[in-house]
Amino acid sequence: MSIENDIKQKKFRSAYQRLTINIVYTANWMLYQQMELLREFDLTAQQYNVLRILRGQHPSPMKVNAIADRMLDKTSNASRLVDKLLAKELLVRKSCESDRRAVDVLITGKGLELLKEIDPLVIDLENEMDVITPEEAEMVSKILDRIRKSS
Amino acid sequence: MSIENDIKQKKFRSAYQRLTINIVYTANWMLYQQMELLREFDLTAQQYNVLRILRGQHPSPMKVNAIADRMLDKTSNASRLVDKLLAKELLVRKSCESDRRAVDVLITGKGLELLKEIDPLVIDLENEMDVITPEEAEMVSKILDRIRKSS
DNA sequence: GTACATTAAATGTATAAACACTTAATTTGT
DNA sequence: ACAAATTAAGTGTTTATACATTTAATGTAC
Repeated sequence: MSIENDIKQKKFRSAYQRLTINIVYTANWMLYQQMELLREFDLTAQQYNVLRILRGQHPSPMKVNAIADRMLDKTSNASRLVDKLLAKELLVRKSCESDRRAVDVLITGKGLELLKEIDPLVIDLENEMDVITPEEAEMVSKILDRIRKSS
Repeated sequence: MSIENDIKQKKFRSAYQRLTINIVYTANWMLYQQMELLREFDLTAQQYNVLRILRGQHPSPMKVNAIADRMLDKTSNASRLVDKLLAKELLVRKSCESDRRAVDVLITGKGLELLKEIDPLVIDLENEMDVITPEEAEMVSKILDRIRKSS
């Protein structure tokens, strides 16, 4: 379905406006699909994002602000997300010796196992994108990078 | 800046994963810019979206569920957004005669003027995208449409 | 070494989102 | 015409988000 049909807007003032709206709409569409998937694992998209970031560094721990830096949504509160995941025992938190303001956060075995369980489902979801070629995907990624570079 | 640098992730498992993450990240980036712009007008991105939708139909009124249909974020509560905009006198609400369950919502002159004030700023923001050509923008829009069509 | 600024993380608080549920009006089936 | 189903909008409630502020530790200038 074209973006015009999806949001029932007949015309856009420019290709740039159409693309702006299309990117936001498509991101919401993707997040919604992911959310539905994650719901059965009792995780929000943001919590899942934090877990994936921690896995990326495993077995090294990460500081809370390093996690925040890597999050897709920079405005979210990493500290409270860590709290939630700690309560679920998906990560551990221990104060850092070299800098006692900082906290080292490390994904647990339970966290890694949960991600392993979710992985194939997320991969399936991503691969539904095979209506476009990997080359097209790379090309779009590069264009998005250029757009963000602009400012 | 490439998405790898922005979220400090060294590698992705596929072009599809990279694009998925890039779309979500770019949408957040765009929404954040728009939010900053809208803040001085005391509007949230969602409220602005509702106003634009109403302007698109003006001078015809719209039902609340028709507004919800056209919103970029389908999960948001159109009824409460209408409430907020009503309190600011940016729209009016009157019960529909032909179907007394429904409500007709119409943007006011004040609402139209506010949008007119915001327009040039939003256009400027969109046009920062001119690091890509309009043809590239159209091409990416078409690819995004294909991705959503997949499921 | 002390004062001042900076940084890391957590917290307080107001607002908004998510989701189920309610209320009221209209349709539909018989 | 009546009961059941559907639809439109609104509401209640829990959770999450946004933003400012706080607390504590570290860094820096003098």
